[in-house]
Amino acid sequence: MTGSVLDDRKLEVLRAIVEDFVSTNEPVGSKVLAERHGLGVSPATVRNDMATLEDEGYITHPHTSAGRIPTDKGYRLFVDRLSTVKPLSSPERRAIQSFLEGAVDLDDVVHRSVRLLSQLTQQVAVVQYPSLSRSEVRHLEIVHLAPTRLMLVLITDTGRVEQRVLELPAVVSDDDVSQLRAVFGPRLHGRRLVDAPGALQDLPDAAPASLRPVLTSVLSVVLSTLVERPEERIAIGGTAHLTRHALDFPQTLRPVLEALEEQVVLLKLIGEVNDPTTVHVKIGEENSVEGLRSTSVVTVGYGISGVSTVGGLGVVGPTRMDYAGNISNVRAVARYVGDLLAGA
Amino acid sequence: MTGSVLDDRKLEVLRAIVEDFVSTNEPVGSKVLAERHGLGVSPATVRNDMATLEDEGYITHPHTSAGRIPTDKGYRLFVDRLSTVKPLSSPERRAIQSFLEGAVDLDDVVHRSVRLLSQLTQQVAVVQYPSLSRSEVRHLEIVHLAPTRLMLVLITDTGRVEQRVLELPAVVSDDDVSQLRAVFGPRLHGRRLVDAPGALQDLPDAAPASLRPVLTSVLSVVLSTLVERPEERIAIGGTAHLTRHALDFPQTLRPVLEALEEQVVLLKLIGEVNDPTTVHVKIGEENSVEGLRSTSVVTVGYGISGVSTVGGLGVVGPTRMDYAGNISNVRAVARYVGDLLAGA
DNA sequence: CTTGGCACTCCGTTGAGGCGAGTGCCAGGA
DNA sequence: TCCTGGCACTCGCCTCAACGGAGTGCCAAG
Repeated sequence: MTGSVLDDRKLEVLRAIVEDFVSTNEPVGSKVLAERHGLGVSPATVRNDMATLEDEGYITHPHTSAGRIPTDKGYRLFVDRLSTVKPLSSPERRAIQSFLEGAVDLDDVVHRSVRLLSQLTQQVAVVQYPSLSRSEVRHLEIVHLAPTRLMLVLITDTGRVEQRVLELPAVVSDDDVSQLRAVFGPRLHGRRLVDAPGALQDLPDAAPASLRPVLTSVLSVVLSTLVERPEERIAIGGTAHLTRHALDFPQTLRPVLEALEEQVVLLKLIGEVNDPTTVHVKIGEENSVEGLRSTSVVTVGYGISGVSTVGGLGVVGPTRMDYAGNISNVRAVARYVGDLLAGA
Repeated sequence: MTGSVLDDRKLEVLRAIVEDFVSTNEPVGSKVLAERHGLGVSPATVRNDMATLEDEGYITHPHTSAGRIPTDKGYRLFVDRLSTVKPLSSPERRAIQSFLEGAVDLDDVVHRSVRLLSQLTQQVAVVQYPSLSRSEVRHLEIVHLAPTRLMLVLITDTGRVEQRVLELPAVVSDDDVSQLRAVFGPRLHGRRLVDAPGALQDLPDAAPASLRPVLTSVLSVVLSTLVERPEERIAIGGTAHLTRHALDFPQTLRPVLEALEEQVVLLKLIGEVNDPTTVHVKIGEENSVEGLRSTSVVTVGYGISGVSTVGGLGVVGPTRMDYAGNISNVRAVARYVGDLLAGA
């Protein structure tokens, strides 16, 4: 249907409108459009096309005598069919590489990524830590802090380190703790946390009776706080960039900032990503989060060598954003982060 | 000198100006001042006092025919001599307690504190993680990840867990690693990290020759990345509150947001705190950080039962803030956090 | 289907005028 | 010496009207 109404030139007009508006932040009129974009037709013709585009809901105008601006639907069409992949410039590549390679631990990787991404895109950047449950266990250390107190330290192949302190019902000896280590270690090592329940199922039966109470305590902590309710973490940065686009936000950026402060919201944002190879773009009203209805969100999953997704990252900015550029940058950073974690 | 010029009533006028301006955000004139604050004198008298206060630099007016607003110097005097301690309301006390008591680990404590503080004060809240170097070592775990790769996991009494992966020049056995543990453990346990160099000084000599290469590697990592360059971490929240006070900021809140994104800046802010019992207030131009010249910063150190300071926390807001309230809240939260960490 | 022409709409700016809040100063009174 | 009422003055803010300009929609001709 749209195919019949929107011929090639009309699409070209839409593209020109989007590109112009993104770069100038001013409603674009028929005259400059016809002149600057080599469409080879007169302003009047462009006006006719614009009328059609407006009828179809791809563009609108703020007031009668202003130029046109894209609607969310217009941006959507642009992103899906009109924007061409923008290869990264070599300075950008180098920036990514040199920025990330100095990282010393996971926190560092994440924070550097956030910073990098927000600098490259000039937008707010969001990076999820590798999901605990989808990571593989590299080591589970059990530390004997006090007679009745243990600390579990879980280390994953993605570099996450998670600790839990637990109070025991009775005193345990160092020997008991050693045995615990011997029991848990081999069963968890190399397993993904989501698969842990199965691997640990037979534990209470297999262990000596004396160990059973403490083992049960530890087991329940592992299962309840690490497997069932794994702590998802997220880092965010570049919120100052929002003020640069202050004009793009209806009234204030308050709701946007508020939304961005909610871990839950951010996780939702990023969690909707499944496929590590595809970049997802949510435009304006498409966003399920109330406060972000005036923004667009570009996200992608990242994973070890592109096989499995362990986390996600992306940027948040005004709908009037450089989609092509942001998509490229987000994808590139995700790939580097994945590689980095794989090598760690 | 100021004592001679500023008699009690003038101080009272200043206090009234500050309180009125803080609550209404409008320059306050002599008329409403005389009426609403029970000064017992006429507007004309108040005007004379205001003229003096202005000569002395405590207040100013935006334009000729506007009311007066306090200057940084005026706020300073207010904070130092005029504001009365505002005891927390019992709902506030309860809020603090219930908000913090559910915390399960250090990250949780810090994040909850940030959130709590920003909600209580309606300002941007900043909370420093307990400083690594000023915490006591509770445990140093050495994990044998691979033949030539170790992970050090340092656990402090304040709940911080720091890990470092290190690559060894040669293969080590599990036995070697056990020995390492036995060597490091007792020397570090209960010591503050700043005192570590002394405690570890004799290590290379005391250890068996076979262990020496790996021991040196581990030692250098401990000393260089944990003791000399300890990672300071900081959490921040409530930036959305800045938009509420948008009018208070000269042009945009850009520079403020930018400053707040700089870890270094925040650390500087909070690091200037020494005394865990005194709340520090930096007003406007007093701030050494460029971008925060239009804000006031209220900080305090927190520590285990008030003895030693292990970190700091505070709020950042417009100079036009409720100093008394913020000071109370900051102090209260710091005390609770300190207690919480002591009990952990 | 495209194009030039043309009337029309409506936003944003600009400048004048009036209003009002607040001041500074002064002269009189306690 | 300090306080007070009175009064002229300043100056920012609001409103309103006029203007210019950008851009549109429509129409008739090519």
